[in-house]
Amino acid sequence: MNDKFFKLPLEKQRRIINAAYKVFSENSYKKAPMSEIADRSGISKALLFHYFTNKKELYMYLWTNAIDRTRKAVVEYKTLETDDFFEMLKRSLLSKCSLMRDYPHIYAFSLRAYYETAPEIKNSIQENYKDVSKASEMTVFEKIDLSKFRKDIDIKTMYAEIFYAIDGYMLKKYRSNCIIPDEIEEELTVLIDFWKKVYTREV
Amino acid sequence: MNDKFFKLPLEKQRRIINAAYKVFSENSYKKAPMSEIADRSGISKALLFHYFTNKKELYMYLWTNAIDRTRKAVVEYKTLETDDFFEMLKRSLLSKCSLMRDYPHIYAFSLRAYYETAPEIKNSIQENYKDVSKASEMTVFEKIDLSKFRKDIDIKTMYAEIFYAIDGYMLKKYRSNCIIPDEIEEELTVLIDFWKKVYTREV
DNA sequence: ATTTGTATTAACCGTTACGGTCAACAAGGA
DNA sequence: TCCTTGTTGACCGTAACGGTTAATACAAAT
Repeated sequence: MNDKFFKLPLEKQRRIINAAYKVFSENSYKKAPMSEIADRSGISKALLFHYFTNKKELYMYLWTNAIDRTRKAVVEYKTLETDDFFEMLKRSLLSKCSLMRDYPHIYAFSLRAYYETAPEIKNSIQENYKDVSKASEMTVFEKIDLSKFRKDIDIKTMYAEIFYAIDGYMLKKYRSNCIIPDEIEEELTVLIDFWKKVYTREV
Repeated sequence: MNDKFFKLPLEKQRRIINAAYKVFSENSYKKAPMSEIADRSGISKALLFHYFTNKKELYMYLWTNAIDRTRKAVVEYKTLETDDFFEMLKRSLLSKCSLMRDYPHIYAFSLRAYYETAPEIKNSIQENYKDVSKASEMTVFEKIDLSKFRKDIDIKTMYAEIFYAIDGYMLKKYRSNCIIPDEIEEELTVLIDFWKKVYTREV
């Protein structure tokens, strides 16, 4: 990893990172070509290798970068500082979309990275991620005020169902290659409001 | 396409087809190696090329085969012959799982094929699929008895939400590489029952 | 104007992977 | 023994890939 990369204009850094996120989110680690990343970011392959000594290093940088930013965004949007489940969902959505405005493919990349099987990186990946997701899931179930929900539904199932739906929604967006954060924010807000209405206890 | 392929023992045909479904569902068309398909199905690459004259032909065979079987399964399980939405969902689930027992990756393949961008096949793909999905979606909305639903929810949103969730669920299964139809059938049944309880009007 | 340092790349290298072919082999029946 | 049928290892030409290097362009310093 070359320090000069960080001395680049932020815009250029982002162009490179985003190209990499995209290529790595579309291909497995092994089949993601460095040349395509260079092309997409408008620099030569040689220069890319000047900034990152090799493929693995670039990949690992992307990974830690993704975790870092995700964590920061969660804090910034005070995602966990509420006991209302749907409010938490919305804040989480806002934080993700804000991240996506800068790094449209960071979410798809993280998902794919987590399940990556290439031996060279597999081990380095899973540990810290498990920490993050488990920790936040714990916090959710500790903090949430359960009295707001309808009594006759199973919270765990609801929780799972909602996250499946969000993933499915995002999947469709990625597959059809249209990542427009504003649109996503709006459509998912509709869904969250829908869930709130459905799952909240009548008063 | 060589007729001899169809004279093979069905078990062997299936082994080849499934290997192909798997490889094509994990890689883009361009990056899916014929050699890997041969290896996975336990035959030589030369023999694979003996049955299918080239990559494209194999791919297109898989595609039409997938559509055919899906359509047949829908009919076989009388998926559309009910006006109860959740019953329809269940039948659809059962038909998919039965298909998955024979062809575990046919679903993932179809999804990926639909969004495939390789120019050689792109055009041949989308037409007929659109027919299928649009047609069945129409039928759904025509046949379903809407009076069973809660009055205060938006049916279209519910419909979308449910399908997102199913896709998200399947995505997770595929990503974690554990396609066990029995398990899927059970877990999705739980989800469908959950939805039925939530979205059905109290009487 | 010349040197020095730095950002950037075209061209290259060795290796591997790929789609596809072909000559040969194995085995069974006539 | 000869044919037929199923099957493959070895091969071919090409393209792609990760990574390197020598050379360029360019600006700042002398």
